[in-house]
Amino acid sequence: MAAENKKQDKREAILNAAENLFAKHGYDGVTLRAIAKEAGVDVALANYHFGPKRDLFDAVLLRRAQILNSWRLEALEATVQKAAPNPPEVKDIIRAYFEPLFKRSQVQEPGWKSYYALIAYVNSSPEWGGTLMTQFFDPMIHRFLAVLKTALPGVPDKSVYWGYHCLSGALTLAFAQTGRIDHLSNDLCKSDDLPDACDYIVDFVAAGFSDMIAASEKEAATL
Amino acid sequence: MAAENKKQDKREAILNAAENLFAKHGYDGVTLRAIAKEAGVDVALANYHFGPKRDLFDAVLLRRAQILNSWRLEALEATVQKAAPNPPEVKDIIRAYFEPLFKRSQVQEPGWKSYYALIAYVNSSPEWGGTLMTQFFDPMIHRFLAVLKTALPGVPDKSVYWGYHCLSGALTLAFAQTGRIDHLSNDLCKSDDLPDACDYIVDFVAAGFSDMIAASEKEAATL
DNA sequence: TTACGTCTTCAACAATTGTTGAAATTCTAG
DNA sequence: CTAGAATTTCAACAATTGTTGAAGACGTAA
Repeated sequence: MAAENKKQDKREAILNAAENLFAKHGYDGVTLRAIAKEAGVDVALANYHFGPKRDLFDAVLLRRAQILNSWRLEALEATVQKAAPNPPEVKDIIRAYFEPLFKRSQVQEPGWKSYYALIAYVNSSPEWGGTLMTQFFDPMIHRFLAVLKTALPGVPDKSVYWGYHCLSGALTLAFAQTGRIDHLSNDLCKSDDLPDACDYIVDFVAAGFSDMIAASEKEAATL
Repeated sequence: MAAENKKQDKREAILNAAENLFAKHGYDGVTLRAIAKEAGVDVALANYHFGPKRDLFDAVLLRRAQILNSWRLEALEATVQKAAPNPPEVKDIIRAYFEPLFKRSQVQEPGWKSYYALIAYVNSSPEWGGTLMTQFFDPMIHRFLAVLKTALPGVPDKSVYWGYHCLSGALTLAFAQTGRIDHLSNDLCKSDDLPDACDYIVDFVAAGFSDMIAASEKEAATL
């Protein structure tokens, strides 16, 4: 099995180096030579394995996307089944969305952390946020939103979508791990302590959604 | 006064072009030649007015930062005074933080929209998020957090800071205007309708903070 | 070993990058 | 109007960019 690894050694090394550097400096901030140097290979090898630079970028994104989607769908369906035939609690749905990202042992590896930062870069980029995220994550997210709606009867769709926008923004900024919250809070909060961030974000976001139920009941009462 | 404008015409044109392009493609995705072309001037002129590329980037950020800070501090102090001697309501504080960004007539100009997208880029960049945001916006934000804490008695600081992180993430993603929410919601929500986004985000975020009070009272009761 | 297909490196390309010094133009004060 | 300063353009630089074709090294099966 060491031989099996050896065979695709350099290919993986290129993906790892690209993942790390793209996450830190963005697509245009990274040269193929920088990637090759970090991976310990020649410049031309990246092109041999992945074609042009842009295709390497896509390959990096794709590598972990499916894994992530399956983890989260798994957690979501488990939550649905546990509560059946009733809809799950809002907070349990939110938890199923967040915890697979942060609470598995694997995701503490630097590779996953880089990948998360890369997702943050892509999701908040006007150039790619609208298209690439859709391409890789939409089916999972639509399932999530569908379940969420069952837990939010009477809440207008528009509120749910903007709520998801808030959720996604909070998650994206956590992914970015910029160190800004560290500064602001005098190191009370650490932006690279993702499991800790997860707990607080889940509570905050769940409250935002739960409040919609109260608001829509109030709305209905006034009619 | 037209002459007064004429004098700094090209300088401003360079700032506008740089703002627009940096917001769309990031720092490394933009060349000085692209900026010069969009501004209708020679490449060398950018260097003459602003020095190296990096300094031009800072100049773009700085131009509107002070204006923004003063608008928001003004709204915040008005909210504080109105409620005095009691602390303001959580939702009113959140409103004071968001509405100056979206509800003034000026900020519907494309220039401001580009600036917001640029802030989104900076804030979610691991390279600059930790330092540049601190440099330009920290005093205003610390004042905001101080007022927020008066409205959240008994809530642990850590919850407040992570709550601010969620708020900032939601705001940042709205700033980015990636069009993603449009896709997800079948155009029910439009990511470039910032005033609309503002209303929903304010409600969502205010609920997240308000829930902390209930949670901390519950916590206290069990001790 | 031999031969062959895959993987990797080497060397070089045309294009583009940020920056600069000198020339040309415009503005302004006397 | 004129001299001098500020602004703007022109032309060119060395360095770096993504990409490519040929040459070399490697693994594998006969």
